Amino acid sequence: MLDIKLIRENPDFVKRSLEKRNENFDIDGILQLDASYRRSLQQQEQLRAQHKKMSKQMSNPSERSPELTLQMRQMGEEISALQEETSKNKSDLENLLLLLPNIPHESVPLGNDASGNIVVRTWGEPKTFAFKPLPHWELGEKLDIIDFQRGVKLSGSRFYALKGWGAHLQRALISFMLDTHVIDHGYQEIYPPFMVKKECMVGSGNLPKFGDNLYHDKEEDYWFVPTAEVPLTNFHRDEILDAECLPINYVAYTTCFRREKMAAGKDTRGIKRGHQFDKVELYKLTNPENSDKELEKLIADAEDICQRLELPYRVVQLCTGDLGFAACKTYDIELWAPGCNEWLEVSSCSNCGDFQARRANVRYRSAANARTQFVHTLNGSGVALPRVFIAILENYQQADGTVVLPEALTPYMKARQS
RNA sequence: GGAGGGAUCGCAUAGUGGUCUAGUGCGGCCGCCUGCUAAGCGGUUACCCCGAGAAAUUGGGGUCGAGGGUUCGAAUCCCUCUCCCUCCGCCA
Repeated sequence: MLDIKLIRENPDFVKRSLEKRNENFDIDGILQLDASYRRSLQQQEQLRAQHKKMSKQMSNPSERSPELTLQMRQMGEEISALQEETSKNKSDLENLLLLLPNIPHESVPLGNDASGNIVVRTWGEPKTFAFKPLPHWELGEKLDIIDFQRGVKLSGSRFYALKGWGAHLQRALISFMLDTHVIDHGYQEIYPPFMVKKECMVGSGNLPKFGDNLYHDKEEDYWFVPTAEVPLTNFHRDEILDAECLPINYVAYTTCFRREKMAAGKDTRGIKRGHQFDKVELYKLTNPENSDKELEKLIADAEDICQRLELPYRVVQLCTGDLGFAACKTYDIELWAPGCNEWLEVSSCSNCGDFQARRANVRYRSAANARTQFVHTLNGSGVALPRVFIAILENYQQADGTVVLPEALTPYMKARQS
């Protein structure tokens, strides 16, 4: 959420900034609503102050009279009418503010859509093959490690099952990534709930705008997490953190659930885009001064996973038109997949500034007597399982159809013979 | 799922319709004192919103788990919900 004071004081800056996203928003409407909210609030508070004084007077029995009582009752009615108006204005305003995306960081390149993204670096050389490399769906079936048919039998399209060492490889990757981030990168491991309350989805920015892409248990009003970013954003909701504990670095493995309504018909082949997938997520809470620096560390930690797995990749900086709703700056990591012949997004690392912290009300105090401030939050995949799985199969495939695993995984594949 | 108990300013507790501008203790912070990481003394100690101010600051309003209600007036009475604890039932 954007700071209403920023909109109030610098409406032109906000308008210009949001236009960079290639979308239009009614900032003037927000300003009008804000003005009437404050007007009704002030009226209400003035009346309330008067009412309070008279009430104090009345605490003395000798001051009481039927006339005064009557007058105060009328006043009370006026106050509650004003109160109703005020809270309606407030919630209308809030509802509009919740629909505004974050302001792009000044360092983000301008662009209307994904075509404006910039490759900032590449690592490794795409492998060359003496044979025609197969796509992972063929490899997966030949090796009998991905079962598409039974996944569909159980749950319908966009579901699959991993079998035998396919399942084992996924488990090994999860352990490998968690260990690397915990032991070598200094993150604290969290195992969060996979279902959360509505407020959490609002806090992270998934609601109210993107409910279409979420699974929801209507009976109990539980929302299934589309990423661990959601519970991690809300982990410290309504808390005031000590400055000394920042930055906080969390890593969480979760399954992620996405309806993929917006991507209907896209990427239907293979395991690239399913309704359920696993992911190891990195998350940081920092003070505002350090968030730019922490974003660079975050992307480096995610890249390290790809490097240890010796998978060639490129880092892409998203342009203003391709930024996610909550992000002010984002880098993606894309792995090269020689079988399906495309770059696969395995990580998206974003600085969200105070956008989510304001929604989730996560603050910190910089010094003992200082005012509270919102923290900055950052998130990044470290990394998404199905796509790194694809990249491993396709990059490490041999002429005979077998796959030789990267060395980094050897300690994690103890049941390899099975 | 059933029955009971509870939720107060970091922690612990007081408060059962107006004197609560929420008291007290502990902890924290600041200062003083003291020949030692003790004791003592004084002060301070929540958060949000609106207004004034360049700012330090300052005027007002709100918040006693959340939301509603009764009342001139609610931490206190009533209703609903959430969470925690105890017991019973069921269950990985």
